Amino acid sequence: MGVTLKDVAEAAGVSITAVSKVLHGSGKSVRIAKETETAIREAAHRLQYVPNSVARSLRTSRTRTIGLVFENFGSLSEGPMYYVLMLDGVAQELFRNHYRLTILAEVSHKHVGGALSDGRMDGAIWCKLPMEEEVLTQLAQSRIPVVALNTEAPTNPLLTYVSCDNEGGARLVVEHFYALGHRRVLYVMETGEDDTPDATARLRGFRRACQEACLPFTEDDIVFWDRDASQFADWWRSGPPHTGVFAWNERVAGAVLRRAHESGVHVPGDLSVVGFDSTPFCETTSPPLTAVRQPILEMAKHAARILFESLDNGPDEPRVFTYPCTLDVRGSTAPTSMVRRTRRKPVETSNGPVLDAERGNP
Amino acid sequence: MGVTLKDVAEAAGVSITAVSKVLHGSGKSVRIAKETETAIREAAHRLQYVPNSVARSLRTSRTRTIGLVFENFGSLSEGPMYYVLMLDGVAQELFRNHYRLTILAEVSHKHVGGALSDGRMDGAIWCKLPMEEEVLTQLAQSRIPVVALNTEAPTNPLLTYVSCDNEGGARLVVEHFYALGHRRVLYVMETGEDDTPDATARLRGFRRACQEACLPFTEDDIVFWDRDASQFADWWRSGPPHTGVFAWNERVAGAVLRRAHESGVHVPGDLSVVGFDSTPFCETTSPPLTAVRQPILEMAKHAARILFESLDNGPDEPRVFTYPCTLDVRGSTAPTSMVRRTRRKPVETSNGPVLDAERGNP
DNA sequence: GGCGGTTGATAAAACCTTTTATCCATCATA
DNA sequence: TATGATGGATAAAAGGTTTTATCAACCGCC
Repeated sequence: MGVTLKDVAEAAGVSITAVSKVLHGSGKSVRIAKETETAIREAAHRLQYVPNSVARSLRTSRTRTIGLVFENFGSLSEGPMYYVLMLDGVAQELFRNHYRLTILAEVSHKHVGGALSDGRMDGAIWCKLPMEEEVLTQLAQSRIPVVALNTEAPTNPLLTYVSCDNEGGARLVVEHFYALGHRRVLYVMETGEDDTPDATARLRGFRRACQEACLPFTEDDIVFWDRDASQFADWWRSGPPHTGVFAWNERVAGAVLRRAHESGVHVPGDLSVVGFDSTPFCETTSPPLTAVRQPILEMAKHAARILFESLDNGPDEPRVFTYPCTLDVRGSTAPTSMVRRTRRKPVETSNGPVLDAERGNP
Repeated sequence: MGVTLKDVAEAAGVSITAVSKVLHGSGKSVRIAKETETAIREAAHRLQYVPNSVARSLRTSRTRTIGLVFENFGSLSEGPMYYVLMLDGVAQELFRNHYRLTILAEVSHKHVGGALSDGRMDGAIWCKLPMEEEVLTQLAQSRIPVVALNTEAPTNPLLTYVSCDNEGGARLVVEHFYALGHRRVLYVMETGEDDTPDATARLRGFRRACQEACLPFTEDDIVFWDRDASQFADWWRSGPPHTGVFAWNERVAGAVLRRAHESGVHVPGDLSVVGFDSTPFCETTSPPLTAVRQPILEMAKHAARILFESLDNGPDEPRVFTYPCTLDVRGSTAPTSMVRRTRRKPVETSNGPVLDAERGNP
């Protein structure tokens, strides 16, 4: 079917070895005269020779391909944005280094090793690797290097992890609120997501930071956002003492924003709102959403670079790289001192949040 | 390095052929006794044999891998949403059929053929293929089947295209506006995007549908949205006759929405807004955005299925599949007759859009 | 004339699998 | 006793590349 080295060799009247040497520079004891070289190049060009990379990979056992494994790929477009960002970052770094990218999904936990060891890729990056001990040990023994690209990492890793500090991110939020004068902040969790590692880390960070700042924080300061947001509405009607809301992710934060808008509550005039995951979406809300940024793109690129490293220099000890989160301050947060000045129109609902910057202040 | 057929064969005391037959069922003239089979399976399991798919591909010249080519992959997370949807749809269909997916980017137009013909994939889907004749002819002669997954298609194709009817989508918008009583609609274009095939098709559809409905539409009914939205602001201040706005894409539509909100103009009470590309984003605006839906996910899956077809039954004649667009009606559009009733608060800007449902009505 | 060094090139093995052709028993049938 | 199936298994080629080992020829030099 395709044109092979042999075809080019025959056309140029030389051996396969000579063609291989000229076209790909391989074999150090092989020397070729200038004229022969041009003849070979001419023939290759004329026949439109394209090297068969499958054959090459078989010989060299290198594919210059990295596998990207998605634990529930399910639907990339409906899942959280950071999947896209992980893919994006990894892809950019890979392509920059002339590596190819292949995507794996739904890799059975029973056959983790097999899926990665069939010779099709030189290394793998596992996005959102679950932390089951059994899977991890299997992966650690894999024939190819594997890097986990997560948002949280186990304390005692068997694999190399690139992750970020959700707990620290949540602390930033508390600090931000505190600096703006807020003393009671509501934490909005999403139903069904509360036992993920990320969610627990964020809540932990929030709780601890509140303690350290001597801010009151009890279980009553947590509200769950479910399908019809009924709990949230209940809270809203109760005339709560909170002047700020921290939503565990940016979608929920956006929903809070809309909800506030519909109820005639002005953000940030009457209520400050912060979300987690600073994505392009945060720029599109009104007001734009203050949110914690996980440097996913950078993390993804780093994961790729770690892989290059182990491919070049052999395997390394498992390490954990933890990136700090930062806070992208936008328009949805404001100092409590400005509240009365920026409040432009009367609150339409009778039970809107009570502005009480002093209560709870030690 | 890895365990091979040979290792298993030795461990089981049989030939390579026997192992291959048992483990992969190949070779019809090969027969194996029950006991031998169990011995082989046992050995394979004990040694944790994983077949080398590179070697298999070399032999069979099938990789069960499809390449997805992105004309400017650049940055998936910053580009338009439909890239993600294309990837998502293709991936879903591929995985469902146990194909693998590999992503190519920045394939040089000089070496289109080479990049696809190196044996690494059985077929390719090209997202947003540019319509340069030269590239197309090269692709058409490619050794592997190629399908173009576009939003617009050339009239006389050399390749098989899956695309959708942007022009028809724009017409839907005009019909929707007309049915709601709107008689003057502003078309908002984005600077620097106006000569893409999609943009021209949408504008063409809009213009023609206006003509057919005897609605006035001149060059004055087009406004460009640039970085600081100054043209749009100018239009706004001019006290225009339009009661509706059609933004060429959903991001611009979202920006219009925010702009209106900031100016105290109520949507849809005072102004109806429609966007192009009904994405999850449209659910997050307030009000939710009425938008034209291109069935990208379906199109992507279809493209994959076409590829399966040609891989199974050999190449087919080039065809063009054009999907109709639909309109997702959400909260940003309302009948003009309801305008005065739903307008709840006074317009704050002095030069807001004049509500003039009758003017221009034949 | 023998030896070492250099240039130019090739043969052949290896990578691992698939698959056809072949072989050897054994058993039944004419 | 040939003949022919049939069951059970293997040898070997092919697929396209990389790479080592080898070879032939030539030159210069002691």
